[in-house]
Amino acid sequence: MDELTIKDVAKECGVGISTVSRALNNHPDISPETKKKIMGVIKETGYVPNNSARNLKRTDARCIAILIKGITNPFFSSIIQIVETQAQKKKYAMVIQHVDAYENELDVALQLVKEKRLRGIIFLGGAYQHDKRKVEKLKVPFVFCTIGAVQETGKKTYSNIAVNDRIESRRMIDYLLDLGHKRIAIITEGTEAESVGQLRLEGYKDALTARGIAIDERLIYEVEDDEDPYSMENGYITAKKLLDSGVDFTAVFAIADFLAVGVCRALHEAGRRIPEDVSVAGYDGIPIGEFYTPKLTTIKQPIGKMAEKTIKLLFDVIEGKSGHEHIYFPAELVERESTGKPNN
Amino acid sequence: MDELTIKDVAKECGVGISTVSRALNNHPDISPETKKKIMGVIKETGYVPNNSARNLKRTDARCIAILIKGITNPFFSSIIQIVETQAQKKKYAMVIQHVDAYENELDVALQLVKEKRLRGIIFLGGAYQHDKRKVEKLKVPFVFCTIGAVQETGKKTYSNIAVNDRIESRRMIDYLLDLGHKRIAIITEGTEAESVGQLRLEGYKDALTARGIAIDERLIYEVEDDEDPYSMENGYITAKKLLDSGVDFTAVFAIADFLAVGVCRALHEAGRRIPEDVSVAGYDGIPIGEFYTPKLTTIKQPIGKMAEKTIKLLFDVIEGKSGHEHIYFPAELVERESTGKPNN
DNA sequence: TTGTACGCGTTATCAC
DNA sequence: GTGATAACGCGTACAA
Repeated sequence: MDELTIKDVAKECGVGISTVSRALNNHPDISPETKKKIMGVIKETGYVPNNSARNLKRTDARCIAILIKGITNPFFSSIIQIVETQAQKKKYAMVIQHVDAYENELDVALQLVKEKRLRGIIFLGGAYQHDKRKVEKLKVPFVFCTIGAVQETGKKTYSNIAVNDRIESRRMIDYLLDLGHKRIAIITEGTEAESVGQLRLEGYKDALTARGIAIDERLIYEVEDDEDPYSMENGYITAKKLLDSGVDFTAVFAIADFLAVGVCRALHEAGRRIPEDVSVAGYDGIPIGEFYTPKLTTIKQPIGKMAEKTIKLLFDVIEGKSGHEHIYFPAELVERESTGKPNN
Repeated sequence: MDELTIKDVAKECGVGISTVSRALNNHPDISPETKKKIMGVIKETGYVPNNSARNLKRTDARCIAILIKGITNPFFSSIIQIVETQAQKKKYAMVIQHVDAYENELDVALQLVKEKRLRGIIFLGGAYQHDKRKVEKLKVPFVFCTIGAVQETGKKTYSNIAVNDRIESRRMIDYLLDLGHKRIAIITEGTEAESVGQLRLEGYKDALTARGIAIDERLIYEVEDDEDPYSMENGYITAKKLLDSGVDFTAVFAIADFLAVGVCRALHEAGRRIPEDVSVAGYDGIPIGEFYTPKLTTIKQPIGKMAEKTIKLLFDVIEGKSGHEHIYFPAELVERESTGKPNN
């Protein structure tokens, strides 16, 4: 009784259900007055079509999805906004689906494709590596945004839009080395083999090795494996450990701006001036870096451009105008107040 | 051809579809070996049940939903995590649904209830005021979290869990007044009539009026109506305007911590020391306040407790153990480094 | 323990 | 332009 259906509306209007359906879906073959009447009754009764039944029968469905794993990433909201705008321009609906930590994002994607007849998917966050069989099962075009390609497979069945973490990380270390720093600590995160933390650590090692500087394991710190590893708190705690260890260093590279903020606070409390005593560099380019004191030197990811490319590429593939691509965007090293020449 | 159904699985296994269905839904009346065989084929073929068809037929569906409007709110992720944990304990599924800026959250809720047979809904963000007819249409229990009740209607058809913005805001101003400040600027946001910005501004006025201090409109600043009004950038820009105006003030109350951060930066660049020259107070109690330099004095909302109460209350109502409630949680005034006695 | 047949609410395909 | 009717894929009485 409480759920009213298209049948009820049809009866109320004294027309057939297909007529109501036509009114709902803007079909051409319907007289304006009939449509008007039906829409009136719908407004009045508050009828809402059952989406499950719709999706079951529908074939077209101009709809894409964004799958988000890990809601804490500071970039996601701006990416979503950009994608949303573009999707609207193309008259596509967009659904945002959150993926629980314990779920596999490809499973969720498979589900959603069946459920909503998706035409394309954008993945935000989540793993680098994926089960090949599941990748093959997913027939819909999909793009990983901010997630680099693991392997350059021959045939491209999906796209990646990302920054080359290893190279950009190395660039930051090169910059610090150029300033004259020799003992650079890194605060990273490295539980998974192919995590960004690992990639950025590799870049760190690359830079040092290229200059013939030996890697000092006492300068490498991993944050506690938390539910949110890239937190200010983790940066703070880890920097404290670094300070307590008594190891000598003139610069700290935190692999995320949030971590860098925590590092700055810990240094401040320890009476170390930034950048006079210690330089601090971050990674990401989020707003806090511009408003923190000192302003944070960082690797700024071109999130806006990446998001725009992501959605453009997705639509191009959907429309057959393009094949899949694996694109690395260059990031920008933004030099601000938190880094300088070493003091000694 | 590419979408395989329960029928295909049944044929593959040489059994009827109902047997497959039983295997999928953990029904008791099925022999272990049959089940095992079926599950094997499902794994092998990668069959995924069509959720639309399921929801169409299902009646039970232990499922709740969180509807999020405005993804930028810094509290949402922690609230979601808490709710998620509790839902899992109760063996409820949880879906997170993003509400576009131009959509009405109640319409989306109505949709979702039909689609997923929801048992309860939690609203995060969005409007205070709602169309009564839509509220009545929504038969499922629902709770607004961090959104205060607008009117104390007689019968309670939904719940609110929130902080009393007006009172807490007044508390902060009282604290600043007690320190000796007389000229307190406020940076707020006030496009909508019932926005939190308005409520917090009311609290500001309450405090001043109670002490017989005249409201000086030159000390009241509203941020530009942006897509994200509570941004550091907005705080920065608005504080600059305040400084440029030449009006005298010894304290600034920003109605969100993000705004306060921007304010601090603007003051720093103008050569004003915090708190020696100007005190800055925020509102919300987000992590940045603890790691910024200076640490931010703020009104800390008990987000964890509020989230826990929200989900507990929702389940209590679902299970008929409780009626709806409108609860205000007390916030905590956290005194940190950014405020002090005025200098003159 | 297992298979058959019906219905969930909608859209697409026909007739009219 | 409109109305009946057959799917869509699944869950579930009911029969076997």
